[in-house]
Amino acid sequence: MKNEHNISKSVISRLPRYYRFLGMLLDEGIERISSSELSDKMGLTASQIRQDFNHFGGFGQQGYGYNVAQLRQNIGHIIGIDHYYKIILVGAGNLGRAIAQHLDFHKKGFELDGIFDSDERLVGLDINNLAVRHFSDIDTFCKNITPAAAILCIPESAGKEVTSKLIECGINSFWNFSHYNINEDFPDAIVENVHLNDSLMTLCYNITNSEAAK
Amino acid sequence: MKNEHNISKSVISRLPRYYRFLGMLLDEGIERISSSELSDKMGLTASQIRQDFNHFGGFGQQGYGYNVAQLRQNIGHIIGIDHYYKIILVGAGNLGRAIAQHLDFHKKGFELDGIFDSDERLVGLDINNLAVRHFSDIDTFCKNITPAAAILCIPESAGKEVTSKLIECGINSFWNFSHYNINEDFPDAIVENVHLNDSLMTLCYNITNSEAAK
DNA sequence: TAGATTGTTAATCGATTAACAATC
DNA sequence: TAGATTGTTAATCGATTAACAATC
Repeated sequence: MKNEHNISKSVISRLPRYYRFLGMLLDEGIERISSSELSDKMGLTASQIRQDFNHFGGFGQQGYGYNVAQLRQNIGHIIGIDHYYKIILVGAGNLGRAIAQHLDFHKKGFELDGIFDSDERLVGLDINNLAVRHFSDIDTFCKNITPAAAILCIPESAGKEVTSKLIECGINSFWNFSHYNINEDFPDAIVENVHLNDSLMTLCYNITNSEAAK
Repeated sequence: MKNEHNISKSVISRLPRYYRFLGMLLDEGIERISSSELSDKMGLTASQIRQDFNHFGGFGQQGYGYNVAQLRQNIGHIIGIDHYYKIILVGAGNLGRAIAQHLDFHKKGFELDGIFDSDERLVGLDINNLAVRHFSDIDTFCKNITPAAAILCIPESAGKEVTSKLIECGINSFWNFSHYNINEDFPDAIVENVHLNDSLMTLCYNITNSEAAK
């Protein structure tokens, strides 16, 4: 397998989807698939699929196609699904709690190890068998555990202070649900943003625009 | 203002961000801004900003720049922020409840009018002053209210049945948190997907890849 | 009027699609 | 060997960036 870097964001963003579809095919007992069959199912072009996979080296065989199980494993390995990176949640409000409860971290390459909040009233609360800790305990916690990543479900106003503290503790990767722009202050941090507000407004645009088109 | 259609997805996805930044500038009491000042703040190029705005017609003035309040209002209007589309939530699990409580729908162009679930035990539960209704009441409800959109916080397996029912009730726009591919079955539906699982796996890829680069 | 900055056209860059030779 | 389908190169398409004339 090639160990290429500089893979474009567009390609990377398709990897989880490939992984998911291949899992479904596997569940259906399908052993092999061609790029054109897969393209039909996923709504992509066969060309794009072959291009995407070849960024990481050849996973297929001419005249045969791709072995579903093998391909899925390869993509999983590229993503790093088997690392189970230690991750903590910072901000145990509505959204934070739901994220902790709703997602199957173990299947997505992570292990949720701690939940923090700065609201005394939430400290001790049990979420998925993890007791909420006060954010002031973060130093002590990180000396023992050293998480790789943090989920930020905090208000934008707390963004800089909290992130700065976490980076100090050795955490460099962030799943960011706030509007705080991490990379502006910390250009080296690895950041995946989820901007729900923007997403909702995009839906609004599309409704407005489709009505205007009538 | 031009009433252009066929605006590219890339441009549309930047509109909420423009709107947000302009709101911040307004709060800071800034009256006018040039494309190059705005590009500095937002991490875009001045060229892109001018191109983006000009898809919708000229909002600026040569030699002056853009009036912040005016520009913000124009973009808000393009998005349709002032429509307050009626929206319902389907699926009152952890994630659904958090979405209902966490977001300020009114500021994003919507009004949350109903919450539905098919789990009897959740019926009657109060979330943000809305009592959860059983999904079997959806017909009756929609005859009175006619929502424009639905938030889907349901398992993928329920996707087709639920969506089909909602479309039957006249709902054509979806904020979709499930992995169910709405447009495959209903190509005309307006869909905004939020795939948290894929987002988390993308973070995983970026961590794995940055480590490999060391 | 001179300076600033837009609106818009042209150039560049990157991603997607098409084509086909290599090969299982 | 013949058929199928990949891996890969070339063509196309679209989005971003640069340049500059228009104009406030």
